[in-house]
Amino acid sequence: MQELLNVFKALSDETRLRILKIAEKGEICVCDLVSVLDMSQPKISFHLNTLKEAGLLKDRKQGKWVHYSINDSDMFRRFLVLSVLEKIPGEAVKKNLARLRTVMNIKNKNRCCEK
Amino acid sequence: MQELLNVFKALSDETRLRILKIAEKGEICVCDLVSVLDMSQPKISFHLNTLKEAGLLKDRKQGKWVHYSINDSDMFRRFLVLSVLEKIPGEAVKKNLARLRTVMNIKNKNRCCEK
DNA sequence: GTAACATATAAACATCTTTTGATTTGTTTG
DNA sequence: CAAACAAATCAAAAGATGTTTATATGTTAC
Repeated sequence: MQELLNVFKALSDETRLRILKIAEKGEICVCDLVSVLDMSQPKISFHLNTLKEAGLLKDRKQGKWVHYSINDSDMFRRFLVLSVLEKIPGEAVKKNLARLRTVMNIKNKNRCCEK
Repeated sequence: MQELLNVFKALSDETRLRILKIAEKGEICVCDLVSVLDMSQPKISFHLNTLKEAGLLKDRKQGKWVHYSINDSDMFRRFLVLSVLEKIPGEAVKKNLARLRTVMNIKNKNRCCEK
């Protein structure tokens, strides 16, 4: 039962829904998330860990960086996340997604997790 | 976004999942829930209100009693609840469901919400 | 009307979760 | 190896949620 509760707890936070919405667009590293969401790094790390513990995100370490992405190994979670993200009003995450596009386009300077 | 968050917050509590599991079997009044879950009445009322506010339960007043049941007017919530209840390990709610059967069978004495 | 009952609400308290600021760990680069 | 950086962790503070005890509200039965 606790495992199921952890999934819902993970989904009951606005910041975490934003993270999922961003991760839906593709794998993202912590430093980019900090920049896209404009929140402190420990705060982002805390929420990423919560999502990971709930089995909703998975991580991939590469050098200094850690990349997070939607964990699609479990059908129930995958489906939940899909239907949840569908339900988030576009207006609510508009700015985050715009910022994501901007950050992704800066391939040269200012860009973290890019060799 | 808040409305969506409230649905997940409502689903992130063990007592509330138990209540939903019981309500799946049919409409139930507060006094019976208190007896089935063996918890204080204000505690049950608190959780019922949380579920109602999240749009997962609806209530029906009848005389002294208030009967709660799954609110199936919204597809997203209905589907969520269905798949969630499916996921709860039977072992976890076995005793509650047994107690529910007992309580439902006592139609004569000790039974509240029965004229 | 008053007594008995079912439920809701409120205030005080306990517990859990999130945020912050400081620090640590681990990796890369020169 | 030292400096620079990314991310995680930690302890303390702040905030939110759940629980308890006592009380209020509304209904029924006498």
